[in-house]
Amino acid sequence: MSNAAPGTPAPPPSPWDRRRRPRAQAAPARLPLSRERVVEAAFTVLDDQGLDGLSMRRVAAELGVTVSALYAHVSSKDDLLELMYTRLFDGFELPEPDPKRWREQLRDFAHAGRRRLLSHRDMARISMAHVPFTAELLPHVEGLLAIFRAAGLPDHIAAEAGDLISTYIDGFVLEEGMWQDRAAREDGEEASLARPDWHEMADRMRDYFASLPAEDFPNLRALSGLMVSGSSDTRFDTGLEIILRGLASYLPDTAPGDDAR
Amino acid sequence: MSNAAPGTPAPPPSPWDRRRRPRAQAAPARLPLSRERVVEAAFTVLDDQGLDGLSMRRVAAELGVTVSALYAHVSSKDDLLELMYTRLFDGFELPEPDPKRWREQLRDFAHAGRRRLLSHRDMARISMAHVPFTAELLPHVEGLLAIFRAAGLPDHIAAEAGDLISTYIDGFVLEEGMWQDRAAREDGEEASLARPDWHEMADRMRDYFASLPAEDFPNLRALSGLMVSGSSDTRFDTGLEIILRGLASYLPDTAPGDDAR
DNA sequence: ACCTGAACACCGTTCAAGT
DNA sequence: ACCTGAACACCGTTCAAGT
Repeated sequence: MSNAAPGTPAPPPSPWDRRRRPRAQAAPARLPLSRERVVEAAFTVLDDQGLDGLSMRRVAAELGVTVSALYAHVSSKDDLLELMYTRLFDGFELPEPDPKRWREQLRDFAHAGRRRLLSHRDMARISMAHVPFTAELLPHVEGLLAIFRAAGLPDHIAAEAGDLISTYIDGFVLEEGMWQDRAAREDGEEASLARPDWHEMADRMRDYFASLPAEDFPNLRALSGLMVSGSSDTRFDTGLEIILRGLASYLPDTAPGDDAR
Repeated sequence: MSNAAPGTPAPPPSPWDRRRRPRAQAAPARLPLSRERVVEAAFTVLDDQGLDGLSMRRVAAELGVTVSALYAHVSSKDDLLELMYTRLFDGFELPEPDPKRWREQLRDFAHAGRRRLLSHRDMARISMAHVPFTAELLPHVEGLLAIFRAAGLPDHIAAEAGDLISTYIDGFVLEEGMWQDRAAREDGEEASLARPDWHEMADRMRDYFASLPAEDFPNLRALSGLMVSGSSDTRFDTGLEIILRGLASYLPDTAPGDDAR
């Protein structure tokens, strides 16, 4: 379907497809393959085609090389995906715990995490598929635990909180992506060289809820505006705040004026 | 690999493989295909082989039928997966909202949801891949919203809370499954006809954490016992309670003695 | 009406062979 | 040392043909 004749560029199918780089002249110096270059090419394919379109053969094509050549540098497709996952969080640093600012530090963490996940298409799906205890990611877990414990949370809460927040971030971004995909799919390939158009979709969704029978879905109808409109940034913050308040409730001093937001 | 000669049954590879029913005599009355029977067979294959092993061809084989025959009853593999997803929650009812018992009602909801997800292998992965606004699932969303609003939560919180809890449930069960898979994979196919052995894995995990350098991972080491041991039931409840307390913090009356648990 | 057989356009992975 | 070519054992989906 996307296998048009060479030299027939298709319109960009996704917001990640920032000007499809020309296939042929992509490898100018014929520099040798490497783990790093394979991962790089995989990200390019991911952004172009999405996770379902990410195949070893396409990565090889992106590099102007045979499929089997890849297996000298990555041991399997799963290995490649794990490489991408850990590379996504390269240089992701957690701050020294500051007990007075633990909420703010967690908000920063969540925002930075979401930003990274949003930086490549379907990245949340890849992230969800990996338990975060690979060696490279352990410092992040450690950093989160440090913040929780410095804040004064009981150990059994601290032990659970990292997973809770990380799952929230992954899950939220995953859903964001699903909405975009669904919008893109419904538009067909027709006139939609416009990116998924993040606003028109919210309207369609609201219309959908509004069309439901009032006697069966009174609450869904009443909240349709809130559930779908509002920037997803503020929706993300709302959910995050619920979690942070829940954590705060386990603090010895239930600081009264500390109402957040 | 699992294509042994007919009549050479392999040892059960998963806890779901409760006594692999014999292939040949499976279709006694030669009753005609139907949407329902296709979904049924798909669940069998899922439990045997996991989501990665769930192919249209295997579903067809399970039914003693050609692949192409399936397409008269389901329009695609995605269609089949969505059918499985909605069927999983068949008969899932939400109670009439009782403002005094909203926490308990949500705990029941979460437990019932987790139980359903655990009833078939990799079901959380399938659930995660579906945004819960398919027509069949809308009553659940409505029922959740009803509970939140009856409890007195502000609308913008109620609108977010359903997603938050559902994502938590999916994410938690997803991770449970990943630990089991990892344990099963590390055991190789060797002597492990014993099911993943949910306890030995916790030990291995704790050993892993304990082996980390103490100066770099003091908190991870200190909490290793809590992060991995303890039944996953109580870990599930802990995370859930954090969310419920967060929600409760938005109630007008911050009921003082209402400390839950 | 319901299913089969064969084909098409893909997959991930392996491995002997080339340079 | 690094890559190619060909093969193997799979995929999802379509469609003419059989009964």
